[in-house]
Amino acid sequence: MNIMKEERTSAIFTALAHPNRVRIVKFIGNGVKCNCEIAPALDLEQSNLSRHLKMLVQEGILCSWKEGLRVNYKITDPRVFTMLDIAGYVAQSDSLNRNDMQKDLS
Amino acid sequence: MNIMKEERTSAIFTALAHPNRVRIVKFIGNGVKCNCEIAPALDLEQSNLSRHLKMLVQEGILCSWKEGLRVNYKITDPRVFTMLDIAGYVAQSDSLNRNDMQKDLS
DNA sequence: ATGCTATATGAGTGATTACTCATATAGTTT
DNA sequence: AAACTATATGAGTAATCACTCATATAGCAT
Repeated sequence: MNIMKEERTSAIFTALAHPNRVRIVKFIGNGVKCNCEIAPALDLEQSNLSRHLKMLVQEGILCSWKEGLRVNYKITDPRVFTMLDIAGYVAQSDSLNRNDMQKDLS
Repeated sequence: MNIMKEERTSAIFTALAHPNRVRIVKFIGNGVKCNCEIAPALDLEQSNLSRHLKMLVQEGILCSWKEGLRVNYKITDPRVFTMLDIAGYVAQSDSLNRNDMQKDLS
């Protein structure tokens, strides 16, 4: 029961656990974008982008609605940007503290 | 070049993209815990937990140090809790309904 | 109706993941 | 030294993922 809460929480992180999905969220920003605007801007193949967007919608990061032929997307909760900011900060300070010499010597 | 930034950012989310790793981070909280304390508390097999912890350390979520036989872990940056809080909130409001689909103002 | 555009999805593939068991390593105690 | 404890890791497996190609669906436009 409480473990289900962590499953839902980790699913949010899973939704953001791909560089292209991070790029998509950043590209949409505070605006509204459709698939056909995102694909060329981020150089993503149509069906691939469609699946990334589906995942982000399913996890509630994005919401979407049809408008003629297009499907528009916007950020559901702007606090995702706070998550992105913190993750970016942690990632940066981590790469500063890391020394790459621990890698392979095989 | 900038895509590498998103790769590092998404790697942070990947580190949190598993319910057991979320549980681990929450269990450590603001304290200090070792493998042998976490394993029974969260009912995780030793080698499995060891790998989860390794991942969290590699991504900079946790830092660790040896103390005798044990390896202690603590949270590197308390802002991960902010990420957990936001993810938990987004997960919850998502599991409720997405009733209000507002039209665009593009 | 036909054709065109935007998006979704089935199927296949190669890569990665989480897990377990067995074993290895490191530090402690006697 | 041997015995014991805590952690790490190699190997194997089943499941999931990201991607692409081809096709399907949906909504325009003519």
